[in-house]
Amino acid sequence: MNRRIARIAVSAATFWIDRPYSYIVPDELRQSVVPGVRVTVPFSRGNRITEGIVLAVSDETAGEELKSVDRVLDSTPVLSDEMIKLSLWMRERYFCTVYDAVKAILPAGLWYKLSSACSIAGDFDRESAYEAAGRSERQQRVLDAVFAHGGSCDYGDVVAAFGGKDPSSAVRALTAKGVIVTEDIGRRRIKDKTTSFAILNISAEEAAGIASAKRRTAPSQAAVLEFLSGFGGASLPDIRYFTGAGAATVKRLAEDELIKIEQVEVFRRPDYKTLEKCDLPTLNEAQTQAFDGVFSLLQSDNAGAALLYGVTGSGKTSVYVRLISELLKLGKSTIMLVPEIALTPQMLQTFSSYFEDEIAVLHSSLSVGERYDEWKRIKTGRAHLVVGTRSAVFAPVTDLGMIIIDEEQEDSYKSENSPRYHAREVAKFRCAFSNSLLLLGSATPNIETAYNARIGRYGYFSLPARFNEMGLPNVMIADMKKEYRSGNVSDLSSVLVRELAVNLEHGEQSILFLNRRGMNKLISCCECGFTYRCPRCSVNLTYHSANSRLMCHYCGYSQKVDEHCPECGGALSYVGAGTQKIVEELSELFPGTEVLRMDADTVSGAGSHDVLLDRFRDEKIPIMVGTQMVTKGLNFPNVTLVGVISADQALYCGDYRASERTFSLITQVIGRSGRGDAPGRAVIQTFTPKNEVIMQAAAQDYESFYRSELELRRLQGCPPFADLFCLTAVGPVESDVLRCLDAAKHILSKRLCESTCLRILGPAPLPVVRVNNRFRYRLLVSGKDTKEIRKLLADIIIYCSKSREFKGVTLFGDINPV
DNA sequence: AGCACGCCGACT
DNA sequence: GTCGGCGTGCTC
Repeated sequence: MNRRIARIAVSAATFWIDRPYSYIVPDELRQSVVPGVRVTVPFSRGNRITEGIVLAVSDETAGEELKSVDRVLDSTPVLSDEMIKLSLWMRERYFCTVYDAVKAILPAGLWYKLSSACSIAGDFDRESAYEAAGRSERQQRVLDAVFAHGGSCDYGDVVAAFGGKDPSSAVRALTAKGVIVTEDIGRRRIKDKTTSFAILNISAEEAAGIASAKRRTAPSQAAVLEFLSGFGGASLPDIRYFTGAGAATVKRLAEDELIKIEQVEVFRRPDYKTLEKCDLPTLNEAQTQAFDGVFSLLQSDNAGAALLYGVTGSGKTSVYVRLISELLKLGKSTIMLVPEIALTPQMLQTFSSYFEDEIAVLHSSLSVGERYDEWKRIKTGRAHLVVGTRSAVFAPVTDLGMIIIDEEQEDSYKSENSPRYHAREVAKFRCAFSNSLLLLGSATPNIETAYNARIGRYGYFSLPARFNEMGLPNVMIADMKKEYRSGNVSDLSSVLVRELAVNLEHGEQSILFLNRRGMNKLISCCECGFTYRCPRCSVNLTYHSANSRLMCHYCGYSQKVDEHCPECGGALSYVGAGTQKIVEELSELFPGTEVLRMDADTVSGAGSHDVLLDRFRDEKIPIMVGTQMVTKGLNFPNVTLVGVISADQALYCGDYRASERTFSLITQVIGRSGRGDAPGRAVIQTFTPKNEVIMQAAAQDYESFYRSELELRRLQGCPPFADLFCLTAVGPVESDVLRCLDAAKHILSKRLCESTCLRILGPAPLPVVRVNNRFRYRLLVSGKDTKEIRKLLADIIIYCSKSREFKGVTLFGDINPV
């Protein structure tokens, strides 16, 4: 007897039991169970209904007993063959389950919410139900909950009524008695949006004829018919808008069978500023050379990857535009990734002026519906250019030709939650699969990328830096240690203050950059130095002006501020860390001068970022103080001075990529200065003026930075010479967490002794050891990324998760963490 | 992780 | 005796 078997990855599986499970495909589902569709299947001893995705189907002659597929959730595959392979690859590389990967790949609008509904069986009334429950308190409580919701409710409501206790055994008992029935339902939050569309049921000529006949008797009907005879069809809102006809008119025409009303799918489109369609940009000599080089790679059988090296303003975008346009002519699609869409609205505008409706935009501030609809436009081949952030790398384009990653060194391309994928790696996989080109653009490439370009593994093209024509900004380094010794305890060096004064006098603008993230205020006691600590995490609480409470960044704990110090009763003061403190210092130094602050506090909603920047430009506000966000892709001709308040901040945090990040950041900041015709100046404040990275960044010397950093990486066994694997253990008992990592280290060192290139560091605490009363430590393993080492790490994660010795400790794996 | 099965104490 | 508590082991 032949039977059809589906291999299915289920969502209920955890990492250590995640494998393709075989299910029988019932005959009536043979047509619909194909690779890439989602299904529901019974799983585990309780046959709990769980979601899964079909990886493959095959026919077998009998065999062991298997369960059957329950229902099919998709009418067409949501994952292509390529994406199925990608999710399997992600499981292996990022230590996640296949279904975790699938969830990262698919837009949230497509996810199903599975739940079971509990209702009282038809042949039971209130009295007989309670009678059947007998004396069991738990069963009575289940009935209480179900009846409280009118005889039928979600299983979740029952759980809620039990206040944390597990009601499953009571529910089962009642189900066995036939008192209640449970039904599994899958619901999608997002529906396909449709609109009513009217088309002529008769020829255009006929319609025009009837229209003129009806002009007297039924002018609205005539108007609609005339309108439709010109266009053939239109949506009802459009008809109403252009003819003024009401719903009754349309209904009447439909009843007379002069027109037909159909439901057609419409797409929720994100709105962004668009410009008129315009001609493609003309390329200068260097751009043409880069374009030709990349394009010849695109046409070769083995496209691979290429680096386009060029500072901001050197015209990388024009090269991208021409390449995309050539690919469109060949019927091929492009995915273009940017670090943060909100910071590059002008790039979207530019692209829309060239490619109009061919563009789909994907980023996190879209609504779930918009995201889902853009995804559908891409999948159905309506859009061939995708512009988006990290997750857009999963866009289901038809016939992929190229993936561009702009500013490829940015950390935002690495996902911070599981699966912790890096968009560059995923892009590399996709390009290799479809033989398309991965184009990486940057002014300060990631060391690995630069290395690959130098050794010829990647194509390498460069655009000359703009300072060939403009002159390098005049960079001054302020020694903050010296300032401190000579009595200046403020955040602003004398050099910076002097230069600011010069700019104010000349009516030119300045930008001050603070290299720090959390921009919130600390509260401390003036007398005893007391600060508020989070009771669950090893961090201080910070004051949030939005809700005027003390908050913890890590676990969300909040409390109100006391009037006096809870320790000694002394006065409490706000330590205005960050931008606000700088603003205060500036207003003391330059009274009456307007200062614009840009940080997490002042930039909250979508768009407020734009508003601030527009104000800065249009109102010519003399000084802007901001965090990371001021560094990205801005262009203000009147800015002739930039200051880096604390260049060291990112440098000494123990991360192997700290230098790289600092170099990139300083380079970008300096690039903000002097983009008009006035030459720029930059002041870099540091406590370590002799630091090589800072000097190299000040000189805008990527070449020598690359050489020294590469040497360091070679010595430390870091990328590109080896990969860093990270095992993070989290748990409520500190000693258990450490014991678990010690065991992991022991296994590793025993199993890895033969491969000499490996080093194990740790266990070491994470920068914040305790979060939500759970301790976090990690082990770093440096070694060449091979199947064997990944297998070994996966085995260790599985071993520690299963072993009751480390109960309560969770182990996570990550590769090249940021 | 869930969830069922199994074995043991408390109460009718 | 049965109900429900918690420990153990498996998931096509």
